[in-house]
Amino acid sequence: MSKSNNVYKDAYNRGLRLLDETKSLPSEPELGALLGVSRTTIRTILARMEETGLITWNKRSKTVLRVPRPDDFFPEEETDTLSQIIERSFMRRLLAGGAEPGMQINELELAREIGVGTTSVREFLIRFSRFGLIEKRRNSHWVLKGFTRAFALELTEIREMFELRSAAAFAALPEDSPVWADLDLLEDEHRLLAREIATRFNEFSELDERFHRLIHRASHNRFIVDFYDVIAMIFHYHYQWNKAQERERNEVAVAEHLAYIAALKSRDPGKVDAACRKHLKSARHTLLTSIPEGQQPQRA
Amino acid sequence: MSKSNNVYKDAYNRGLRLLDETKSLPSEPELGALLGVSRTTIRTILARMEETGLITWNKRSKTVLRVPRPDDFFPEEETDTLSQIIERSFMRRLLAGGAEPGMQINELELAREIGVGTTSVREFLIRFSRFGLIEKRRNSHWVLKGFTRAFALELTEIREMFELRSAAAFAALPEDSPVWADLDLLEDEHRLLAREIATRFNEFSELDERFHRLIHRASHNRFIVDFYDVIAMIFHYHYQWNKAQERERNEVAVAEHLAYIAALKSRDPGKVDAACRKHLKSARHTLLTSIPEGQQPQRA
DNA sequence: ATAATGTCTTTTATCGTGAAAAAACAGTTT
DNA sequence: AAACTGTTTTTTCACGATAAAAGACATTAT
Repeated sequence: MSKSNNVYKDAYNRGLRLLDETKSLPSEPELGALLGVSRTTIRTILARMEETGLITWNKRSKTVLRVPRPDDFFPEEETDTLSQIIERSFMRRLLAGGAEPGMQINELELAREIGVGTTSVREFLIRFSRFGLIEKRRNSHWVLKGFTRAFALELTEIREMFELRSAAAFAALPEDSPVWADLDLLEDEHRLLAREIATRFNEFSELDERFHRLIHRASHNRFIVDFYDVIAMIFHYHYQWNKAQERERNEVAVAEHLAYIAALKSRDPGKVDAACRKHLKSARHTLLTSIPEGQQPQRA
Repeated sequence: MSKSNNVYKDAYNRGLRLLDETKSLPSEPELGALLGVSRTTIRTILARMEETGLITWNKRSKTVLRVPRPDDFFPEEETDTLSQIIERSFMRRLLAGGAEPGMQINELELAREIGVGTTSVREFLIRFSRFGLIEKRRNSHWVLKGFTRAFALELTEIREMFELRSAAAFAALPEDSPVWADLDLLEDEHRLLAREIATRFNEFSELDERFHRLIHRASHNRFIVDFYDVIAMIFHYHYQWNKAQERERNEVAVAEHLAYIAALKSRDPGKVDAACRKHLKSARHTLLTSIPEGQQPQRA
């Protein structure tokens, strides 16, 4: 099987959406830049679009013949990266319960179960290890440290340290920095979401991530920025499995964000610190209450 | 070639040193625990020891016949892990100059140059990426961010944040914690080294690492503990290439450590903070002055 | 002359394979 | 029966091979 063509399929799907808007497509390099793939992939896409009668293609002219139908798209699941597939599979096992701290992780078994090669699983585990949930025994298996209360506490400790520092750096940014415009846009989105929170509460987590990443970026420190990946990963998966009081939680968080944004705009260090602390405190509380108690890490 | 037997060779060499001390070797499981390898490897080792006339081996009896000679040992370079080999090779290129920020890293070329498979190089790069010196372009090459002044500043910023916190946590540890005994031992080693600094100054970096790791461990936070890997890596390689005023630097650092240790033992938060800050300041200064100026990161 | 397209080359992503090493199981010895 | 040794099975580590995707070079169109 060697390598799936998910890059092509995903780009193709995204390319279909362009057909709604124009009567003719731009040049190959331009399309490549637009979809974030190489010309090689673009040409494969164009070839198929021609084949399925979506466009005519002759050198520079790429005329749209018809609007894409739902069945023109490749199925969603065929557009996923292998590492996304492995990650999802792995996280499901991890969060589905029965994953006790101290448990061994078997590369071969994982690979067989997911139906992929061991190399991909190995690479995934190496990449994943920086999240601090697993650990490698030299020349031997991986050990699951587990999504425990201790993990959550250690994670939030760093998060709070980093975010307080980033928020302070943010507030100290000069007036003419482009981040203030970004912040204004995010503020608008927050207000909109707040108004329609009853129906759109599940859109919060995406907004949450963008907001916090913007703040962390103000630190101008790659270690701080990168650390947000850990937080994002945890939030992403954990809240997929813990929907309790999601609406209420998010409603509170949106309000806290708005207060936080106001504090940042005031550029008053004291206010920023207070608003940031308040939000982080409730975020920690939310995370901690959602962790099943009693899971205690095993002795090594 | 598939897989080198470096685990066996390294364990064999370490096993040879046991022959100096005893007239007969312990049981297979015991040897395995001692050398940190499986029984399978132990049996391979014993088989060779018998073959080369070092011991007689019959079931439980493993009698030492003679003391090992220098040529009984496997050559040092055959005992290295593949990832150690790749790491060394990669760091040499990175520090040897000509490695401009923004430069592309080619897996295939690296693999060919080092004479290993691409898989091993890929895995190394993934593992190495957490140090923040390289970055992956999705579906494409890696980009070297480079060992720049910015890197050093970002690194030290986090280091200072983490170490101040760890030092405070350390000082707050109860009297009966075993760390105080560890600290006493380290203090003795520091005093010894201080006395013979003129000749043994190059032994400092190993002691330095042990000292700081002990402190970081007091944080009880895996992210803080793990971050010391980044620092250790940088120090390890960077100082191999920058020996300027090594003796003076280390002499100063030993003195600062002793003051730092005294502060910890006083358990006075103010003193700890001051001593820690002083040492971190000079550590940062040392690192910064050793970075060649003018290396500016490229635009993305 | 610039920027596109057409073609060819190189690199990355992934798998299957096989040896090294670990782990599990079975049989012995004290 | 506890702990060892002998044997077999499983897993990890590393490679070469191959399709997907990127990138480089040559050619053509505006």
